[in-house]
Amino acid sequence: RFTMDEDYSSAVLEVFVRLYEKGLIYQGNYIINWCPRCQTALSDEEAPHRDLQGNLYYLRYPVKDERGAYIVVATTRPETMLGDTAVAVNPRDKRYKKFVGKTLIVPLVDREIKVIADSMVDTKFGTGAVKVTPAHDPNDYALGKKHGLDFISVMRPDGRMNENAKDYADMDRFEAREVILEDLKERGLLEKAEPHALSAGHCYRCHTIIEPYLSKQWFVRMKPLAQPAIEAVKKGKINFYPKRWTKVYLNWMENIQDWCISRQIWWGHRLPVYYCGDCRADDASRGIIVSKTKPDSCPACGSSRITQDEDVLDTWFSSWLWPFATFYWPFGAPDKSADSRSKEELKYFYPTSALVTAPEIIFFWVARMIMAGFEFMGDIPFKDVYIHGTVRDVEGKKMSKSLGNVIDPLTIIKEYGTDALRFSLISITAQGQDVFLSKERFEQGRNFANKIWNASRLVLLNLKEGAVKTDLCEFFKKERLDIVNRWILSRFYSTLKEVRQDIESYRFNEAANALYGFFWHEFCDWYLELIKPSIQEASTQLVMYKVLEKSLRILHPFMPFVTEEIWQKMHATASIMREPCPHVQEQMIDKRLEKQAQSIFSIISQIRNMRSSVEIRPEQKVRVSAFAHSRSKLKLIKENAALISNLARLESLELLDCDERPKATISSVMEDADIYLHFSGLLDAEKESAKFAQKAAQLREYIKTKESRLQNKEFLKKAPQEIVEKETQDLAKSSDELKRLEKMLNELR
RNA sequence: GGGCGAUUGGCUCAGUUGGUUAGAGCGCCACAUUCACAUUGUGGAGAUCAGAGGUUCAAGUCCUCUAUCGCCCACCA
Repeated sequence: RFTMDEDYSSAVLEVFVRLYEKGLIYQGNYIINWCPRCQTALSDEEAPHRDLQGNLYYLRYPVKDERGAYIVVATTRPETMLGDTAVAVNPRDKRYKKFVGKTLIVPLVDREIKVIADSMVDTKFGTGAVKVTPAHDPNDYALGKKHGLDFISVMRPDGRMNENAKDYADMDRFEAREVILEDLKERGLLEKAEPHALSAGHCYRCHTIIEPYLSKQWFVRMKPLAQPAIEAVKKGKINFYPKRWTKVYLNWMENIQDWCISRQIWWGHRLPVYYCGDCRADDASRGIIVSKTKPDSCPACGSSRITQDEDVLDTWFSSWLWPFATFYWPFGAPDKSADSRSKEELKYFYPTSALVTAPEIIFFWVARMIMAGFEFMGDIPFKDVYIHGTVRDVEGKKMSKSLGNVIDPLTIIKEYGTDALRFSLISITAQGQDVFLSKERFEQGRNFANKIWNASRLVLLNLKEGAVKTDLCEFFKKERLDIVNRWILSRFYSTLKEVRQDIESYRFNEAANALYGFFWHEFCDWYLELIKPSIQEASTQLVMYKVLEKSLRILHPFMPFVTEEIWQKMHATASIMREPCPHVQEQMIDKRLEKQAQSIFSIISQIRNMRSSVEIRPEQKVRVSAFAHSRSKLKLIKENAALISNLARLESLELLDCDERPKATISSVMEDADIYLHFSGLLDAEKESAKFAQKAAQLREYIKTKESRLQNKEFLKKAPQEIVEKETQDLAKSSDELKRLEKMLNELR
């Protein structure tokens, strides 16, 4: 949808008229943010403050008819002095008591102004006397209204001085500032200039310094609209993720200012406001007609000299209707035959579940959609608001096209691939944290895509015709699978469960990383390597295929292209997009079995470690002896001897029946097994001892903490039972392991 | 002026309600290239979780203060 579509535009005008008739839209002369470059009014949100290093200038305003007497005022914008219509002091400020009510002369324009007293004046700032320019400053405007001062504008819309600035007319505002300072200095009226840090609004589009400018604009009265929107968030009908943005939202809403919605630009929805040429000739407040269509004549005087307001609406004045105006609210679909469908769709999609956006959009759009939602639909527009991080460059600056510090996504796509871009971005965006992006981050995504591709190739190349027709759950129920296949299924469904939970709780990076870890380090590194010798077996065929296929389906939202491509190769038909996300099969998750498999993998790793430490070449096969300290471990090793032999490249695996160190071996002590690797070289007893000594030291340290914890009566009393049990078991296991380590050390001596 | 975030191995960062010996990617060291993948594999080194205090049986995780960096808001004349 496009907000300039005819029906959408109609909704925008309808909203304007409704709010006007309700008294929530009004026209008025106020100080607004004016961009002299774009020559348009801006809302407060479109004029963000940036820090500036300026000067505070101290100017002398002579007292009329009192030779040599003057008041010093401080200002950062001396050029506005030409429009001064008062000087204000605090009524309690003793220094200035005698001046209140006196007349001063504004230098350079020789205007006579009064010294007024107002408690708004801060006695501590500057000199305690402030020049008042009601047409060029919001505070001064309020003072001007309160004290009935004149409003003298000294600038034209283009930021040049106007005829009220007399000698300075036609100068640019900043040029005028310099000349004015020179002239004041010449006359001895510039007392001093001090460096002064300040901040000023800047145009969001062109970064020009905003001029607070007195101008007739249209406004939305926000306070009444804000009320229900505040309530909804406070009551938890709408939730921000991460939660901390709630405070940002509420703070803004509770201090909300009226919204300037008219813009003097040429693109946008024109205001549905018409003026009668005749009424207005006598009275500017008459002859205003707010109507969706152009009236034939003025209802007040009957004149047909009607013209439409030239201004257009703030772009967000159309955007804030998005959640419902996209569904042909309130008039129904242009094609009336589709009208009932459009009504159903509005009902179905409003409110929607989640809005995902950037932090700076909270004020522009999120808050306003919520307000419009309540005002026009009587309900929230969405339940969750997920605020993602901002992408910053290495210096911490927000990446933006206008700053030119962007990494162009198209370049990344060319160099690393689309999936790489997508996956890497997801995986580094921890909940709502800003990301400092550099190109290297995309290598991980690219490598992962490559890994998925190659693993799929391996599976598909080895897949036999008709091997995968069976239903996995049925098969799992009937057949007795080996530990490796049961392990990968358990791990797959554990991962799936985790990924689903992560997505539901808006932890996308956790989901991506869980998938990455599973697919690469479990499916590829262990599972595919383990099954290679038995890849032709029917059960393995089915499991490896199903796990791959289901993995691709979960991976698809993260890496749509590579998964689709592989899917096509697998099925040659429908798109992977049509596939639902797999469901968790709890019956296949077996944590005990996962642990057992893990312990086999550690035996393999330990043997590899020993091989590496005595520099046995990879292709050379070795003899290994093992002693298991528990019956279950013995059984486990026995049953999986082939797997161990294969991945650790063993010539033989001998199971010992006493725990004595065989000759010419190096050893490794594990939780409940000792592993010995036979080798023909010289045993470097010192190196071997050092290894054990270090491990023993660590273990002693560990045991000490466990012991002291278990001796602590408070711990035993207050900690949950399961924690105490766990600690007890850990201590027993570690003590046993330490004993064996020490025995091993003794044997080496 | 107010609010928020960050501070964890050489670098970039995870770490959900406090509870196994704090993880990952990159980088580094050693070894490996017919056998899906060198955009790879195997093994390894590397962290007093910014500092101080506190709560708790138990703190990277909760509280207070401090330091450094960053962001947002503000009618800062």
